Amino acid sequence: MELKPTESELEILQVIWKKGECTVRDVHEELAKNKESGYTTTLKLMQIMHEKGLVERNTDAKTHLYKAVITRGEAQQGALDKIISTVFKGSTSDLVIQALGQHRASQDEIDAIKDYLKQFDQPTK
Amino acid sequence: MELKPTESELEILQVIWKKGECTVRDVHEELAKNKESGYTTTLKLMQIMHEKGLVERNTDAKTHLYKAVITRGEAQQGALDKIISTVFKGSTSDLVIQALGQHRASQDEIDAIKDYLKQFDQPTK
DNA sequence: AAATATGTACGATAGTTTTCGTATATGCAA
DNA sequence: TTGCATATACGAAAACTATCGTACATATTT
Repeated sequence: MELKPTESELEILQVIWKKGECTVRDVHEELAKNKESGYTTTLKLMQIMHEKGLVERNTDAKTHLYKAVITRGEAQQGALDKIISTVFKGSTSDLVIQALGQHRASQDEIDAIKDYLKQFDQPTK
Repeated sequence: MELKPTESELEILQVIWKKGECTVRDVHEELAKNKESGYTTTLKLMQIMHEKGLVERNTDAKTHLYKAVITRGEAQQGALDKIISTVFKGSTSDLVIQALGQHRASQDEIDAIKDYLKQFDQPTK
């Protein structure tokens, strides 16, 4: 039951997370902005995602409505777990520092992180 | 020319990054500690990695010596770029906070990150 | 020298993912 | 009602990944 989405499935999940409940056409048109592929390809992928339990769908109407079963947070966690173990030698701080170094976080982002870190301050301070 | 390593290729790269220049046997014995698979499987994968340009090799001697073409840092960056764009909506701080929240960084790791962040402090403070 | 160990090369297979063509049903407009 | 647009279902091909068997060359040991 612990299934991680493939690359293409993640692209589809992104659209669903952003828009909420979606038809196949909704998803396909969004994807078509960035890549070339047929409508039935998207349809088939979403059907497979349904078989895998990654999405639910409402088939009351002729045009089915899909929504995500796994949350973005779960997918984020899975993606992090994987790369921390495969390329960051298990070190979370290596990942954080690399992320901050190369991705040029904005000042707002850095402030958000600093705020977050405050909770780890020693109460004795 | 922008090729990202597969899962198995990353396992092999990890060994090479750790040990430096490696023979197929070096890599295979390291992998064998954690997983079961044949020697020729590792050999084949490393040959494919050579075709892809992920590793270089010295074939002067009978036993070839392989070394990584991409650095660990480049692989880390590639992995980060990918998940930041696919599951973190492009937000580095979302990634950092999620990483710190769920992975329970140790106090040392948190201190390392705080030190790192100091460089972003306003000089006017 | 013969047997054994160790190395590369490479084809074949199985599994997974991605892609699409075609069949078929249904709503809608002329 | 006839025809077109749009929908799902599904089989099958293409591409990629991972695994291994086998062939063959070259050292090393007895």
